[in-house]
Amino acid sequence: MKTPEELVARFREQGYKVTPQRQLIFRLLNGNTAHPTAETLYEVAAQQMPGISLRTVYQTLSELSAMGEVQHIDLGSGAVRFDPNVDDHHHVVCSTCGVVHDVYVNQTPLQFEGDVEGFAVHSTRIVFSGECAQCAHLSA
Amino acid sequence: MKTPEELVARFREQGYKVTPQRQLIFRLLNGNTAHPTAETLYEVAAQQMPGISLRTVYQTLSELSAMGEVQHIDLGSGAVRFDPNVDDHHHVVCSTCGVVHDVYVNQTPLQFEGDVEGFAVHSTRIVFSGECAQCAHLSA
DNA sequence: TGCTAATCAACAAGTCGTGCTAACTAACAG
DNA sequence: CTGTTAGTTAGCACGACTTGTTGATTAGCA
Repeated sequence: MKTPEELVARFREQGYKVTPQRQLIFRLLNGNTAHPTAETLYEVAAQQMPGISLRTVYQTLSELSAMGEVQHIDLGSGAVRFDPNVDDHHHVVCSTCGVVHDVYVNQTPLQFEGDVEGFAVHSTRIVFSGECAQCAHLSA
Repeated sequence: MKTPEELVARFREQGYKVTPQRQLIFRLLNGNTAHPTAETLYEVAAQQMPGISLRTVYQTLSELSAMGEVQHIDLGSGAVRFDPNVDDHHHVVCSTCGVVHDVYVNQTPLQFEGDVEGFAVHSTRIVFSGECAQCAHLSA
């Protein structure tokens, strides 16, 4: 993801106003590897800016997503998560605690076979599920 | 997926009753490559058995899923889809028409790198998105 | 035959996300 | 500095998807 300063510039370019709410969200996302949902991001934001609305968080995340500045990841576990890492990467998910980490897979593009002719692949999403080291340790 | 007859046997083993509704769903799923949602399966079922309830379809699908007889696939496109193919396979999805096909990837297990130590991978899900041949043809 | 699970209808609730309105605030251009 | 206009907020609602509940009826299976 771009730095908060770069995002400010991009927003201005697009004719969007640079509000304190948006700047706060830029800062909270910058370097964030927690893959937060809109809700969890809202909770953190509200601590620093009481009165900010969940609606605004949703909206700013949608804008960032539409601009390609954050990735929109849906792990089928309820809420959509946001990832400021927009590299071509994938995810590992602990099925016990739900933690998500970014990983890189170098074999892509992958070859597949099946009853699919002439399909043009635009993107590939890989999700590894299992148990993280912490959870394995706790259950042992 | 097992044949309807095998599923009948498995249900009886588990102490579940073999009702006409369940048998209908077994038949509708057998060899089904359409990756239906509960809703679409319900619509087809209702044609053959007016009066069957959506609730029952949901419940039977949950039972089959819990028994490992169908796969539960969430492509983040609204409703969950069900796949009677429980092989170790993956999916291609047309972003235009939404059609889903099963594919096999032979490079699994995949290697990944990232800031993840000691993670035990139990399963890998790969989703290829793009445009199917029909949609490519129509838009050309 | 009888116990009990299954089904059904009808209604509700929960989660996630968005739409709408109306009023207030504030960013940015001039 | 001022005015325009976008943004924010609260509050309410809805929509999609899925599950819970209740109470009555049906029917599978021992």
